[in-house]
Amino acid sequence: MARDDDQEQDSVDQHVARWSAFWKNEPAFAPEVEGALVRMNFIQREARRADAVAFAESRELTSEDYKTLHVLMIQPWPVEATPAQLAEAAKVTRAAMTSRLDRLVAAELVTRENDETDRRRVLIRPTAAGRAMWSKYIFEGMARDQRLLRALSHEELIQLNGLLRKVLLDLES
Amino acid sequence: MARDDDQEQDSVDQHVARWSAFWKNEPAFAPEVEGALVRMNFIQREARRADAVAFAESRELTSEDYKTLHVLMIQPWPVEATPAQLAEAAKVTRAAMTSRLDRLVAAELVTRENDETDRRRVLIRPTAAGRAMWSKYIFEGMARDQRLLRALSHEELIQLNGLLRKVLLDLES
DNA sequence: TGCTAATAGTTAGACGGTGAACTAGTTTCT
DNA sequence: AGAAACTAGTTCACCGTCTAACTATTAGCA
Repeated sequence: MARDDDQEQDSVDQHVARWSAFWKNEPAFAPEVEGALVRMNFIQREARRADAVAFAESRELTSEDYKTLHVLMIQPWPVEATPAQLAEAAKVTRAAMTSRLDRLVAAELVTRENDETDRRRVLIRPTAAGRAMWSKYIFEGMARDQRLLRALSHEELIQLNGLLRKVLLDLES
Repeated sequence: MARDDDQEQDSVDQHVARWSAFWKNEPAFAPEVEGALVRMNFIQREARRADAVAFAESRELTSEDYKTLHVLMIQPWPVEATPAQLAEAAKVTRAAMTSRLDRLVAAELVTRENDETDRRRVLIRPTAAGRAMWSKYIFEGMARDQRLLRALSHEELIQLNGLLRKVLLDLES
């Protein structure tokens, strides 16, 4: 149940301890808040690093290109989308998406067609090669993610999601 | 105690639900793992966004420059450090730290002096203006961080740190 | 209907980051 | 003492992203 059950200290505990000493009688400093954010930052950074390593080894794709392909593939059926939708899903600007798509089109992993019903729009669709590339990496990515959080039991994961969900519900309102 | 106490759904729940449907009989997919990572990503992104907004409004400093100043100020006493130490603390390359320090030196927030005992080294020290700038923003930053996690009680924060600490202890070993 | 405003996508220029090459100074070892 | 190996910091070329400006197309409305 993740109480304070005599856990060892991690690197962030030391960081926070030094910091707490620094602001010893400063009520504005909340060690648990800083600790949680620094730890989440650590985990995210580790996730990005592991992804980058995996794609650097493969040499077929960058992790950005994969991410783009991924948000395209997990769109609601049929699998087609506009650059704007992909930009929003991947949380980058449209300008950035334009250059990502340039690369994917050049690699023949997606196609870029004009939408004849609204000639401002462009429709992006994966090619057969694009689909194959995506499914080649999707499971490896899941495995990496699970390895990252392997220290937690199923129950603990549910508990963690419960806490994080509370934060998101607040931030999204 | 953050059980599944009839919480509302956040945006990630919908995302994960669509995804779970997609891989309905695919044992490799772990919804709780994906959910937790996507949520942490969301929170981190929101933190960066809020920081960027705050510093963009002030116009005195970028959030990168502030971060550099910060890692310098929280060094063990006396407050001086080499570029390499700062790069490590800020988790950027030394090359990146060189250009960050160029800006801070130009703004007269830190000084860059040769270490006469080892003439390869450079020592960075904050100026009075640098110290003032740091303390001007440090409390605002803490307030932003606390606002980000305000949905959690003190107990829940401790619980969250307990879970994240488990993950870090695993990753750091 | 035709002018205005809004929208989709791209392009241009700047910024901050990276890895690799480079300069300068220090340590190690015979 | 001198050569080789190592270390600290910087410079350089390249990348991906961002903002802002621009083109083309569509929608809204007097």
